[in-house]
Amino acid sequence: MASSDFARLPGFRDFPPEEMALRTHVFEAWRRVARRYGFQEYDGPPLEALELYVEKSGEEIVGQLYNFTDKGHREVALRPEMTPSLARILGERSRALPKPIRWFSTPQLFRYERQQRGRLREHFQWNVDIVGEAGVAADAEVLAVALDGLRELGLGPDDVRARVSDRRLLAALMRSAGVADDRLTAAYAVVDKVERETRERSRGRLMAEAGLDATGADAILDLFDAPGLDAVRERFGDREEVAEALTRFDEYLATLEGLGLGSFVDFDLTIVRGLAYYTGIVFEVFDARGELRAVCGGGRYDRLLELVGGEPLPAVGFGMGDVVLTELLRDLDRLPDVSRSVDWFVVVIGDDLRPRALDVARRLRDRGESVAYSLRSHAVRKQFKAAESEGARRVLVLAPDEAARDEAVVRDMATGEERTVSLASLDVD
RNA sequence: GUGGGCGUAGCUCAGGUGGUUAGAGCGCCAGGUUGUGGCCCUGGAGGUCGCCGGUUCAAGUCCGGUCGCUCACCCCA
Repeated sequence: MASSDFARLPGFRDFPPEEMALRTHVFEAWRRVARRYGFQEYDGPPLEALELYVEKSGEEIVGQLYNFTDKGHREVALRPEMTPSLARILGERSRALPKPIRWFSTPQLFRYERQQRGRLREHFQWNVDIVGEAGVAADAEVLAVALDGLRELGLGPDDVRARVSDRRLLAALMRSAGVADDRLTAAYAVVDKVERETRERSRGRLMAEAGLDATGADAILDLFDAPGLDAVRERFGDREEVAEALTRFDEYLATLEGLGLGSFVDFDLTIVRGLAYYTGIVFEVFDARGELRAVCGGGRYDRLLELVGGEPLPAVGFGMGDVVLTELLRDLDRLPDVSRSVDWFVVVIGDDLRPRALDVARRLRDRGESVAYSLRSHAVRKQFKAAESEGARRVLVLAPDEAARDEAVVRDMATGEERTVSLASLDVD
């Protein structure tokens, strides 16, 4: 069973009807919310030139690219993320678009890496971006879309938490502690792991890799021990660069509060994000119990469009993957019932009535209702069993006596109640 | 990429110390007289025991390799 020559490729999924229904459930929630915020849907090609990702996405992604040489000797890669494609698409037409540009997409993305829970070689990701607006209101709006997307799927602040930070604030703090500009990236890498490593190890790395002295390293690490904006303000607030970042961050949080989503948000300096192109506020959304990988991540990337040769436009956005999200919904029992169902099942008693059954089915379908019936001549008992397994809500029984009077019996399959209706009324009621 | 666990019907699993045509439940298909579903009864299909090789008179059972799944690390679309 497991290893036929036609087995699924590792890390790829099939979507039989039950799985497809869940995927559709999630996609439809994403689309409803994006449109509610005035975003338009777009898409791009799943295969792109390899160089679109090299140097722009960061080591992490490039090392896991699903890439190969095509028959035209081009170096290509299945898209690992949507943002570079978005940047390229906008590079060609952003000048003609009214700003801010609010676009969303639900691409299937790929990576070549050994799979594990919550991480396959393929997934779908809700990408939402605002391009052409540098103010924090755009940052807040984008996070609000993500959180409302989760709310739309039945998740609340007790289920998911948004952890937010700002690379400019972190950079200001690092510089205040003595990190040189060309060591900032190295310092970010240490901060990114501060939760998973011992303080001693982080301290050593800050000194060795970020070039801090012992005092500077401790000053930074102390911030993670006493998390919160107040601690930052108290210790580094007198630095102009830090104060500026704090003011911006206050406004960001106030905006989220105004949108009624403040209860989802925690300030967390350890959120850095792996992608190289982030330049400002960054965030990740996790399940509140902390059992799964990040459900969603995003932030501001003001330089990317320029990097791929477009108009220099500020931008902010996020990606939310379907794999972890669906796992979380399953864990919390928030997935909908996706068993099959049909509005009507037509039961025919006697082959003479089959033509009339076809007519009844056609008329119900013209009204937009779903109708099924046995494709072969079967005993009535058998037809009812078929109606049951189709999940029919009502069965319409075409029987000789009633049909002679242009009537039929309608049985409600949940209650078992039956009533007689005139066939002519099917077109009107 | 590194390490641990696991691979027997579509699903959940049985198959002491190697020994005749490999089993169960559920599901699926057919039937139980074309005027009524859920329960029930009967019958059936479906497995080269993940794959390859080795030991043996004999391997689902033992050994090696390999592939797949899974967990952790790495890392985090």
